[in-house]
Amino acid sequence: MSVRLTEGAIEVSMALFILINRPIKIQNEAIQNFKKIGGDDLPRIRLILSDGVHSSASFLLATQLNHLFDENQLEPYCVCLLKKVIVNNLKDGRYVCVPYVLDVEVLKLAGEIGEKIGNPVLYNSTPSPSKGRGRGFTGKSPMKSADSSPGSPAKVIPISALNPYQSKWTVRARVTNKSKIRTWSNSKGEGKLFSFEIVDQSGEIKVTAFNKEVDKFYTLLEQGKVYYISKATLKVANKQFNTLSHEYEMTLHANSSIVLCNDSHDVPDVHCHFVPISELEQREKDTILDVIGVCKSAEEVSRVTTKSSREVSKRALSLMDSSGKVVTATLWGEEAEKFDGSGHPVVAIKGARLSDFGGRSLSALFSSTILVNPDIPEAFRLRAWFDQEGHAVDSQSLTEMRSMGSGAKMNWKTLSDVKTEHMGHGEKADYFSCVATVVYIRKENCLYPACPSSDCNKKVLDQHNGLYRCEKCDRDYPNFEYRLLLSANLADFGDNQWVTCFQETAEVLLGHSAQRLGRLRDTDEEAFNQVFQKANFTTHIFKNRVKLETYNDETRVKVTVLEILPVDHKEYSRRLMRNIHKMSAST
DNA sequence: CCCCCCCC
Repeated sequence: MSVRLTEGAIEVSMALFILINRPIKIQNEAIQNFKKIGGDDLPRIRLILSDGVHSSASFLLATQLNHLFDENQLEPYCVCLLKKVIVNNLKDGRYVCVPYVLDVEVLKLAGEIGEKIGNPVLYNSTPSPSKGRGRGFTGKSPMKSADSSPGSPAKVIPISALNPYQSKWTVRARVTNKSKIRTWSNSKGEGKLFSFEIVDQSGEIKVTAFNKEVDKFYTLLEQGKVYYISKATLKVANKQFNTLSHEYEMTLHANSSIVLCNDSHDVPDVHCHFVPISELEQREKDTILDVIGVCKSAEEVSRVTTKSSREVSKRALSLMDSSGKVVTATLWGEEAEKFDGSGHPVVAIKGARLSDFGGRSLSALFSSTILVNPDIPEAFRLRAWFDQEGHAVDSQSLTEMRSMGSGAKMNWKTLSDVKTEHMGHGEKADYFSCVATVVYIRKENCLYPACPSSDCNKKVLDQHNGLYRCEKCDRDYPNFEYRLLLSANLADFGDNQWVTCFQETAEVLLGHSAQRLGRLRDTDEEAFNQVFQKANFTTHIFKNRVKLETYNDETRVKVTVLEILPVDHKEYSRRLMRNIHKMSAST
């Protein structure tokens, strides 16, 4: 054995290798994958080479060198100098990195060496980002790997190491997020399925079971328990629907094995990659991500009707993390109904969808996991932060509920459009924006004494004993707060419309707080009147909600002002000109 | 082999 091979050289050219097995001739359909290189239908010769340290069965011989094979020069244990090797990523349903031998010289014939050199192990390069799903070399190893001996159980590997190119493996993992059984029916057929996720120390992966496997495994698998899972199919994860970090996903088949593991203390419950709330603005819309925050506030649960006329419960939460940023996250269905936001719980949402509604907001999906006060370090840290300082932080929300910011999302209408288009006559309210001038504001009854408890706003009754009664709260209070409920008449160039402004919009319109106006009315009538005079004939952008309302058997359109914004005069002029053109065209 | 993911 006088030859010294080029050890560790599998990824370079001009290197010495030993052929350690008979070359394999690839014919017929298998060639299809390699056509790109040669552009012909000649057989391809696959070489099983070793550099003394590693072996690989994925070298292909350029077809112009096929004669070396035909002439029996490439016999086991011949030593080859690879003079020129190129590496192509070939698409054969997956990406595989295949060194293609363009020039080779047989330095020592098989008979001169006669045995393997060194003790090479199968070369298995890690994927590189530039090569997509490339996994380095593939093919049957001449070396027996530890997991391939017949009869012995396949060894437990980490979930992160799962890939489609190995068949014998077992993972030991905890079941999370087990779905209900769903059925489908489409042009390709029908069936049923359920899916779940499994997690171990290394990572997580989605698993799906169809039809017979549903019957076999659905009741066996319990959420939270740990199982040995083996003999399932791995395929590239569809990131459009798969929220997990794993590159692949698993499908159970007839031979799949799932066995309960009782000793499971070392297997984690969950695997999250939390994105700080402050980073959500930089993330792309529709990304599915994990988020954790303290629930600063939560809406009451409400029922909404979807576009497909299904009714569903919804509840929006305001989540804040230690960046001081807040985002609105919406829960649906059962999750919305059972959520309890009292005591500012820490809420983690695994697999929430990032939406651009109101800037940035989040929505839970069917596949999301909602964790309330989870037993994870991130949650403990947030709890401590919120209790010590976070509760007092002047937080900033990424979800702007009040303003669309730009004109792009405005549903611009003139006041006559609102009537001619019968806006608000449908099942649901309509929303529109207009530029209009205030031509009248009713002073009478614009202020009322309201319940001082937060978010009640109901009118209180003066008990004339220093107490004010709120029927809604069923309580007497020693004080009240003034609130505004303003009727105003708006006009644009073609029409006019009565609208209602509640507290916030009325304060904007009048330029004073309800409290101050209440005091003014009680103490300085002249100043109070001036406020209304000043507001009259001012022009603004009004964002409105319009809906039919029945009051005393009379049905009429009610327009509620949701927001008042200053007029961009350039934009206003443009719109005015457009409307004038429209008017003159229609007459 | 599914892939529904909702509302303003």
